Amino acid sequence: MTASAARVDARPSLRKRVGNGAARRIDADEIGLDALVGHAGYAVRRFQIWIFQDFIRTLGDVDIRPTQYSVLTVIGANPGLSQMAVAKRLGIERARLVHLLDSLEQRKLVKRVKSKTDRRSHALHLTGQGETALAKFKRLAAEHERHVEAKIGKANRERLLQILADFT
Amino acid sequence: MTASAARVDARPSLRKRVGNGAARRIDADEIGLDALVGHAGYAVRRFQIWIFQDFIRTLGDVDIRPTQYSVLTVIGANPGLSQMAVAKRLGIERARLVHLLDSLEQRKLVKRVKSKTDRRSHALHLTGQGETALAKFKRLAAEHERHVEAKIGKANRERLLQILADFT
DNA sequence: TATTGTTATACTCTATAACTATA
DNA sequence: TATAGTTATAGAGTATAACAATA
Repeated sequence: MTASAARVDARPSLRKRVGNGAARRIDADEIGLDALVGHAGYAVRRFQIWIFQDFIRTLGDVDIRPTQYSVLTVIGANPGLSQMAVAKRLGIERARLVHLLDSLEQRKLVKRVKSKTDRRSHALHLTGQGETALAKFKRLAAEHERHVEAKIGKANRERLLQILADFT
Repeated sequence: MTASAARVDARPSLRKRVGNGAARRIDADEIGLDALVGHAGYAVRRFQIWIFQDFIRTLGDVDIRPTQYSVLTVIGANPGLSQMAVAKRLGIERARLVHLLDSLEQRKLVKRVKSKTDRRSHALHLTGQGETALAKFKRLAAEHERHVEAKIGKANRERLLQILADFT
């Protein structure tokens, strides 16, 4: 099934051959997606990119990206967690979490404390500065969330959260 | 991310201090996500990762990844498109599309044809082999889509596609 | 001057493997 | 032996900038 919807609006245009060599301007969304329209993954990926871009923009002044925010939030809510615990909970590779924490520790938002019960592991805590900063990040993240709501609608956003509740 | 997250029962456990130094085993999902549960972006990202992993696994035998599939599908449905047109339609950087097409052209799935109307640009077409291969890829992608349906439910998948219809 | 395809660089993220110090 | 943290590498993917050929 070819989904070649010929809509008309002011989108980026391209040259298209018509008949024997003539060219006319066509809209980018005249290009049919064909089978892609039936794939949830395609729409989900495009949506995820939009969300992350808005998040990064909204928290641009404080220079916090989605993954950093998720790490800070989980440590803030569960002080003393090990790196393995955070990595597993958020689905981050433990090797990658090392670098994320290096950066957050340099910024004095997080501290690694030697665990007394297992000397291989670190207990992760927010610094005082980290607590204050996270409160601000959360306010900005809530602002971002309102952008999402404005984009897809309040009811749709809530339905989406319900549908995807298992993926947390 | 955890490619083998579909494991049953064997949830990763961690040590947690209780009272004055004692430790008990806790499940990773005892760790609270706090503010993250209210963020659509978090669930969408986790879901998107799950979908891509299933897609990559399901099309593993033919070695086709989601982006390659989207490029092939759009070229197949719109023969003669320029690289710029494909890049803009799918939200891929044109510099990145160059490498994607290099790979697909080496595999004899796609061919670049010099455009006669604009000698700067290439008209993209599937090869005969590419047409045959894409038909197979689409069958496998449909199988993947049934996995998605099994994961979140038929009605939820359809609702999701409706909610995200603008992000295509 | 602007655009198409290309090359190049840098940074993020994912996926591994191996090393160390502990357990 | 196994695990926690670390280091290293390779490959996707994203974001830019610059260049040659062409419009």
